[in-house]
Amino acid sequence: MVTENRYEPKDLEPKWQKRWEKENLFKVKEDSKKKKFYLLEMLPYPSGLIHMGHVRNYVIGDVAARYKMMQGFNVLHPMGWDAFGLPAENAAIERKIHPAKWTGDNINYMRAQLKKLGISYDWDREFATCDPAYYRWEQLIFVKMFEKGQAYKKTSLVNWCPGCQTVLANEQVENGFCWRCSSQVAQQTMSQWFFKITQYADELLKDVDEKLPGWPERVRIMQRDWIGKSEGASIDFKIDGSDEKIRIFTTRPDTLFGATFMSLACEHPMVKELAKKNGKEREIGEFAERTAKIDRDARLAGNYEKDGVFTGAYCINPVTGSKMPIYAANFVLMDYGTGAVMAVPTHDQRDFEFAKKYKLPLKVVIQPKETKLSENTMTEAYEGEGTLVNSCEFDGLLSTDAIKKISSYLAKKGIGGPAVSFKLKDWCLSRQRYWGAPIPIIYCDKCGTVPVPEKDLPVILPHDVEFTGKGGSPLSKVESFVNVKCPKCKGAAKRETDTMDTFVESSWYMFRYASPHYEKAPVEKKVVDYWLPVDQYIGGIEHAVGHLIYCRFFTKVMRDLGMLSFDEPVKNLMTQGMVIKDGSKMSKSKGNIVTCDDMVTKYGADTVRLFSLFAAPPEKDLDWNDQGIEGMHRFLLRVWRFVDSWLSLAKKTEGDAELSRMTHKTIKKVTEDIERYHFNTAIAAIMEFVNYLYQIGPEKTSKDAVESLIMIISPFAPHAAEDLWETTGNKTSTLKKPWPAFDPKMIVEDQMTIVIQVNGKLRDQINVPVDMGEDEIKTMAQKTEKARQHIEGKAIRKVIYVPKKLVNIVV
RNA sequence: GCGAGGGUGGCGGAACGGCAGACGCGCUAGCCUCAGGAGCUAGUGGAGUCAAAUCCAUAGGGGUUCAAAUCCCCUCCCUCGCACCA
Repeated sequence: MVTENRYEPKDLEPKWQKRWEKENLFKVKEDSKKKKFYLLEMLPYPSGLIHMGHVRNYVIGDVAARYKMMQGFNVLHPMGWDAFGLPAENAAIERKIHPAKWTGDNINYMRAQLKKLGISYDWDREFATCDPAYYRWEQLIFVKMFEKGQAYKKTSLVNWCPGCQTVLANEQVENGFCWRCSSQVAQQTMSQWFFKITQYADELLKDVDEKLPGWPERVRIMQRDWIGKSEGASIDFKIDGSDEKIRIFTTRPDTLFGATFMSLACEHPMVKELAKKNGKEREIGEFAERTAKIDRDARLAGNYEKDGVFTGAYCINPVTGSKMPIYAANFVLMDYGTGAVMAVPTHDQRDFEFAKKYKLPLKVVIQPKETKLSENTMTEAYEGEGTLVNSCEFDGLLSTDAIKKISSYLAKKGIGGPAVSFKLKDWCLSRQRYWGAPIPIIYCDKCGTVPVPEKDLPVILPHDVEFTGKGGSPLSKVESFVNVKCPKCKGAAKRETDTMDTFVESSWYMFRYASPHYEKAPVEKKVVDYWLPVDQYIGGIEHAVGHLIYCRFFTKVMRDLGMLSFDEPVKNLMTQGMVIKDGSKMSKSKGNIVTCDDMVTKYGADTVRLFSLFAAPPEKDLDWNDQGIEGMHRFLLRVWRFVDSWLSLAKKTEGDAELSRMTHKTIKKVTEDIERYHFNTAIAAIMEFVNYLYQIGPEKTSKDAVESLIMIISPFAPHAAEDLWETTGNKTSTLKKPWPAFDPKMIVEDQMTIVIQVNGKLRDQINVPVDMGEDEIKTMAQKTEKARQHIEGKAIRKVIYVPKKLVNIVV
């Protein structure tokens, strides 16, 4: 085979990228006549580097996008930049580059990289979230939320990251450490801005079950757990010798008669009060301090004991009237329920351990079916269901029924009632950092907290700021920014100097892509109604509870503001696996990064694209290995050479039936595999087809086979495909041609291979005409020599025939 | 601890009740070549054999079935998420 036309990705890839751009191939408009498909990959943070993890994400999306285009869909495939965030500010501190410059440079570099990969983005829709033209709308949404009470400021315990010198949302704390800098996060009482995501807790939970069938079960479970709804009751306990009450939450009101003491979180406001009253301030203060310091690791390992201090006070069990000592306990969390727990040591293991340690009374109120519990002999709490005892009028009830009966009894008596509790907390969105969207709020001594009026938006982030990374928000030192007139009374006032969490920007960007240049509102209703929701969203699993809950929340907020008319932003979600090298995730600190730039320079974009898809199915982690990519390059060369030699021969050769059968079989397999995102096996099928073509040789290959090959490889290796497509005499892009259809009739064979088993073991196979009857096949099967060897001298008990597949002879 | 997902050749992975190991990497031999980290051909789970036949093999054990990597039960191991959630 003489190769004239060499495969030179260095030349042909830029050539096609330019041509696509010139022909506006990826630019889309609303078109009511065409079915739309919105395909989105999670927008990147412009860190300045595109590594194979990014590449994989975007290539998975690009194959799907190109495939959908070829199927005739109107495909929206945008790209932008999640451009606010701490690394930019750190670069400013360390290298004296302004965050805007650092971010802008990175964006330019990364955009060039993505273009070199040939991803089918509509670049006209690109935006960076740090652009005032973007965040002005975010500020507007904030103002609207403020007006509805959905954005509010409160003083509470928040997560403080000493490394980043800012507060963090719960979703940004991983095992007690900062998601970004890994510093240990501390709890501090501070005044911060919150979004009332808990207002939507029920809907967010309900819709996980009802409206997200296209999401991976794993993500749905994580969201369900994160929202963490528990149903039960709240109950008021009067404090002995006082009019004050402590409200508790429990999922087990059926055990109320067994409550013998009460446990409070150290931070519970009543703890301080009671301590003061009973002269225990020092003792309890020390205990609280100790508890706050408990090393997160010890907590995780579970190797520290239940601990507590008696406050000196008692409360009254509202149904038994008995006095219950009130403890401050290390295992009660302030941010769940009410921070107060009624302790039922017989039916809760934690309470049991605590009661044993402090010699507190036990009282059995639930008897299980099988055994009989006794306070004196129990070695652990019984937490299961059973029949109520020692519970007055409720005796004899099943615990499941008693939960309802006691709850309504409490409600009737006005001392509690049914209640639900969520693990989900309101989203703390204020950050004491510079590089973020300013919170559009003004503080006036006279008028209080005043939102910036819509006509004054955006509140532009000032450019000239000093960066130290310490001592509060850099904005607070910019007097020209801080000092303003109150929009209401025109008196002297001060701006809020905190900025918004970067996750706010990414909570609604997918809507802005529909009309990125619209100047009257965050979204243009008509357009957003056409494109949204996102049909296919692709990104990393690490966003399962952060970003993916926030954007669902924003969808509901914006819907209720009349901006959107759907409930969920994303129909189908695919979470792709990480790219692993040398046993760990690619990261700068580990020094195991393979950059897109290096690989594209060395092998060309098509090779990189193919390999990142071939090495593993999209959801699984991908082990990067340098030899694998060589193999991919060889495969592309093989395709190239084959088409080339076919062209230099008699290129009009008609193929035989076997060739068209193979062609259509391959189209079928590749189509089905792309549909289910099994790109690795789709590529394998193309390889098999190419191997087959080499076997029969180019002289026996038909134009139809060659063109089909080029078409089915085009979503994966678009540059090479376009070039080959052109050299085979086609004028328009592969993208303008419909995806090849397979003809089921062409795939039907006139012979079929029947496997012969004896007792389930493979012994032989026969080729028979497809129309041969069952009985005939069975008879034939028993006659083959190998089958006879294994049947001989034994009685045949049964012969099983699986149509078109096998015969199993049971002896 | 709870929840989810996994465990298949030297490696990445196919098959997901019906021929285990598709496809690729790596490796071996041969061809071609001045040469090759190029290309081509053949081979490549283990035992066995000149070659076969045959037997064994999908973490381990048991079960269902004519037939199990696939379904069920138990055990072990790995990964991820949550973690004193009352």
